[in-house]
Amino acid sequence: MKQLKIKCWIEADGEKYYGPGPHELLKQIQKEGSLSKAAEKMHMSYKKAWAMVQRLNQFSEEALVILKKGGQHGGGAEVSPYALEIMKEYDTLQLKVKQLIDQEGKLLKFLK
Amino acid sequence: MKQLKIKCWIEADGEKYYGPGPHELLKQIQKEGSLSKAAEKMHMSYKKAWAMVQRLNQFSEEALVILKKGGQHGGGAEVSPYALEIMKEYDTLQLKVKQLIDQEGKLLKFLK
DNA sequence: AACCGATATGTTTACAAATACATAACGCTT
DNA sequence: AAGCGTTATGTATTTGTAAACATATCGGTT
Repeated sequence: MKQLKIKCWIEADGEKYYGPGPHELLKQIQKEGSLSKAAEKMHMSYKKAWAMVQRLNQFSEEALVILKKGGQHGGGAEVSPYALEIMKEYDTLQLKVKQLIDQEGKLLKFLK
Repeated sequence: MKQLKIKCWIEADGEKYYGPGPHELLKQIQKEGSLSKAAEKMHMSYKKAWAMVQRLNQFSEEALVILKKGGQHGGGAEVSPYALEIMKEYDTLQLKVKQLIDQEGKLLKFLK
């Protein structure tokens, strides 16, 4: 079974910072309200998830993730309204990419 | 400076075997007529290039690279006519992919 | 038969990335 | 002030990948 695959991401200063991984992380943060729980759900170490959030915030015009420590529930994480816009843009981009591979995949003889 | 990037490849049985790397390797083999020279040009170890060729041949209907050892010039490598077809298909696919990112990149607000 | 330049293959070493472990810091609640 | 759950950060360990090194193999030429 052969398959055509495509992946797209955003680079800032030659360094990739927004792609499938960070996109999924943002969705988990939105769902869990916690960076540590989001990392666990993705089977990713907390350190890696934390570093990912730093890059996301650093290279964006506005912060994508707001982290809070201490407080009632010990702290937490949430995605900013700006992040929601970006996530939506990335989703629609992925949709168009998927349409392309579905269309072009049929034309490739070496997929057989 | 932010940039939208995209990459496409072919997987066989969930394992990626044809992508930018192998594609470039085939072009170098075609130019050099030698696997070791092609690997050197790509700053890649001979072992890695050799393993890449094995995967390419294994997952393809017909062999993509013909390796010959011994003989007048010690041996050599060449791409098959079938490989030329695949390389051409991949080139046109990349072109269409590039057109997509050029088109969609303008619509993304978070590229600014 | 000896030589040559390329492929073929195994072993070792080096490096990078991810994880695991440990601990501190924070702020609300009680 | 003590406890809690989370973020924040440093260090050590593991893991996986790539390169480096060594050697064997092949087949034509001389």
